[in-house]
Amino acid sequence: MVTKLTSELFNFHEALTPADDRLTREVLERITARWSLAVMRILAEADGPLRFSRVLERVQGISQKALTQTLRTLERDGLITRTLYPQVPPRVEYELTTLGRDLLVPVASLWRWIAGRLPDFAAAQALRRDL
Amino acid sequence: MVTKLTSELFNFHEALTPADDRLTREVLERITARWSLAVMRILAEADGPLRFSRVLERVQGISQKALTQTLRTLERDGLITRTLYPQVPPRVEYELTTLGRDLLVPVASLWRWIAGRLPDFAAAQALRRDL
DNA sequence: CCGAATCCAATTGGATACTG
DNA sequence: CAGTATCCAATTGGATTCGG
Repeated sequence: MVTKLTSELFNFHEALTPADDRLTREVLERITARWSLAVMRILAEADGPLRFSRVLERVQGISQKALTQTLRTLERDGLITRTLYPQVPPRVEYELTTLGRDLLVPVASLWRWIAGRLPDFAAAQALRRDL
Repeated sequence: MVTKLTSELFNFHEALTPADDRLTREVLERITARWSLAVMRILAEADGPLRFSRVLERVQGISQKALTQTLRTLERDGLITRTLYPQVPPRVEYELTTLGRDLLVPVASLWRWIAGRLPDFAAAQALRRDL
């Protein structure tokens, strides 16, 4: 019965307060924002702290401004840490937190699911190229 | 070994062509855009076709313009269908496709995961309210 | 080296008015 | 009813410059 399946999917949602619901949505949006996942993937693959300029090099296409903004947001959400070494010139290192690493598991699942259904998405778009 | 775990998460990614990689990212972004999930949830819960105005009523806070745009995008991606009944006044009905319903499964998992770790996110934000 | 500040172009979003 | 069109305010994003 499709009805029950789809509505049960979001049952957990009703247990949330409006404030919690909003926070959940906000986190979901920030996680999936333009550069968040790309930056988190670089940090995950690095398996250790990375300097600002290393991240900038490895995230292809990102601007300095966008990287700064992305790192700030990820830090606010507790997904990465920022460590400043007050030297001259200064050194700043970023690293995934446990929360950040844990998050990549369900995110990768969704990503993988989309990649697996790519023919469906490509076909849908091809059919409606005139819209 | 954390290294292997995190890097394996995205192994599938390397099998994608650059074009497929881009399409995957695009779909992921559109799915998680401001109103997409809210609209899909309404359609999922309706368990049947819904008229434009019914969706507009039930998605709290959405503007008519934003709803139109969201529905168009979901249709292009093959996640919903749009059926026009050329009456006067016209009637238009929207409904989830199988692809759309399937998608809600991994999406709900991610959503649920975030909701489950909400204390972590709230704590992180509280600590850094000064940033 | 890291990033804040500034300037400017482009995109987005709401509100309103109008049409088949 | 279900949009499209238009106007306008606000946000976003790149490029560049400057500073600790």
